[in-house]
Amino acid sequence: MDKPWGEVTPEAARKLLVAAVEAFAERGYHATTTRDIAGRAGMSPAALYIHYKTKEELLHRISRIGHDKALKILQAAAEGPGTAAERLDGAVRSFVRWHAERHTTARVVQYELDALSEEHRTEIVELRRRSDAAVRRILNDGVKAGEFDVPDVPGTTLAVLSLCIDVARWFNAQGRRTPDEVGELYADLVLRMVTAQK
Amino acid sequence: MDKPWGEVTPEAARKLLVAAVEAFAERGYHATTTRDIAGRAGMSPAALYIHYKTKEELLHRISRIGHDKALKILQAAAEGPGTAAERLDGAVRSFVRWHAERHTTARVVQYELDALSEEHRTEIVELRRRSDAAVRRILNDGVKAGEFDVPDVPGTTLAVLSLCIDVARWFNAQGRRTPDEVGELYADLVLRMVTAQK
DNA sequence: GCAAGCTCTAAGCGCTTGCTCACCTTCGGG
DNA sequence: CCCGAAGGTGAGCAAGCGCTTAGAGCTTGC
Repeated sequence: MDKPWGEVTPEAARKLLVAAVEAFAERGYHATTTRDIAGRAGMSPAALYIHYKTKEELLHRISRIGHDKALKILQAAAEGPGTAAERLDGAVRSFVRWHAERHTTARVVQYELDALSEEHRTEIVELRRRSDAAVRRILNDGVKAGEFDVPDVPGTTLAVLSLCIDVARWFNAQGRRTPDEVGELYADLVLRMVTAQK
Repeated sequence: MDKPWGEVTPEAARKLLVAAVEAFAERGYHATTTRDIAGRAGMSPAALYIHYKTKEELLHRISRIGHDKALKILQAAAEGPGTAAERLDGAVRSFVRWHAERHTTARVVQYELDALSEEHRTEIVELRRRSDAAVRRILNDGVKAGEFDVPDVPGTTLAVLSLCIDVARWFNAQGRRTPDEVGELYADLVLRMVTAQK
């Protein structure tokens, strides 16, 4: 199954959250009103506050679930079988595909961090640190095995993640490329970045 | 000279614009109030409306000037002397350096497009199209000259620009790397992406 | 030496915001 | 058949929003 927001119950809370993701992605957190969210979910503005204490809690739930998913994708690739090159290919391919396919969610997850409360942001930043660690581990493995030539592992880790994340900003579902095609292109480009020359 | 916002006069209008850049970068366009902008500039809220018709006009001025600068950087590199590899190195190096050094401005320029009016956004999108064309030209030249191996020129152009632009999101002036160091790292990574293997 | 014009402020208007509250409905268990 | 809990609504509050207006102060041209 793996239905996008299946873990959110009851049904009304899920509908509100899906509506919030759409609204936040389209107009940004601060430009979205609680009336807009409730309206998209077919409910009155007051209904929102039965399931969520504040508008910020809604953003936090979205951000938390999204970052959990992103981290799982990268960790699965990092801990999987195969050479470092194969694992890096898989990591980039699946991470990019997620950012393209679910670009609505990803946009909220990646670009609305600043709207979180201090406490919630700290929690999310820790998840991002672990995503960074997963990619760095693959690069380090590849260098150790002599597969990769990477003079600056932390910097290259940052660049790889940055490249993938920015897909959420520009990807357009009506555009020319499918998520799979972008994933393939990006996996190829990233492998070239880390592979020994000549 | 090349003082950042030297083209904006009179002085009061410049001070308001600089204050707006800071505020928009920190909190986002929609979360920034006209009172906050005026306060940072040491003026009353009403003073803003002597120099700008609306808050959106302020954003448009910022976005326009910033995109002009970004386009100039890329066009200068594309039309400069040297091999395609040298020009691409220069383009990435200077474009990344600008996004790092002026990350406050770049953040507004790159991430607040959606807050512009339909008309203003159309104007800005055209400037971005020309930035894309400048990079694509370098890649095409390199392929024609046999310097580069790039199976998908439009896709790789997109990836290169995307990588550079995302610097504005993560770059931290208090961080470990200087703008020059990031520029050098990124120029190296991008050259690896386009250079023939083996 | 003073009218004209520009810059700026204090006050505030009309509206929207996030959120609350009194009340209504639905429904399973004794 | 009634009861209390849970999920929902319409109306509306206090605060904050973008922006306007009346008028004060300073500079300038003749």
